[in-house]
Amino acid sequence: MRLSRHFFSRDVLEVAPELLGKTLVRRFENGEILRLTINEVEAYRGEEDLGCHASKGRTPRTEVMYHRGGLVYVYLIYGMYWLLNFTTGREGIPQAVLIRGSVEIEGPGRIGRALKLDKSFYGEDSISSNRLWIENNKNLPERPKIITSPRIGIDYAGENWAGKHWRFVGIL
DNA sequence: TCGACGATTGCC
DNA sequence: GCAATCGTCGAG
Repeated sequence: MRLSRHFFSRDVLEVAPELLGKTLVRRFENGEILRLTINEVEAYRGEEDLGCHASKGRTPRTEVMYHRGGLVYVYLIYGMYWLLNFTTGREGIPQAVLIRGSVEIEGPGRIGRALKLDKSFYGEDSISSNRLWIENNKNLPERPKIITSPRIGIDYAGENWAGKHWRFVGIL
């Protein structure tokens, strides 16, 4: 069953760990379906979070994070990799969950490459999209064991924010 | 308009 | 250890 708007409309620190074990689904143009079991995510929470892109305020790139939950936020990193996020929370408060890894494919850049993401996915509504969404996974326990750690690659955000354990890894 | 830099990856 | 590669954003 596809995750609802309601699911994504909560605080990112609630939503992020609950995405562990869920199934990321990509339907390609030729009809082929790719399913990945999410096992690693990170939370990015508000303008005050110096590790969050929205700490720079509302810009063309961060705009979608200010919208309602359940939307796709993709961006190009190092000119090579499209990283995948889903917005969470309520209109006006910028939040997103970065999909860092899955059981089948590890690494945020590799996920984007496998899903053939590009800028056309920016703002896509995962609640109604026919090419990218997330489903519940009936074959896994509802409450998987979770390990937390600091988020990866945001040392520039300073100790206060880089030190927060907002990376969640599921032992599935 | 220009230049620095990045929520990464893979090869030397 | 470091290059690849380019969109974004702040400075000028």
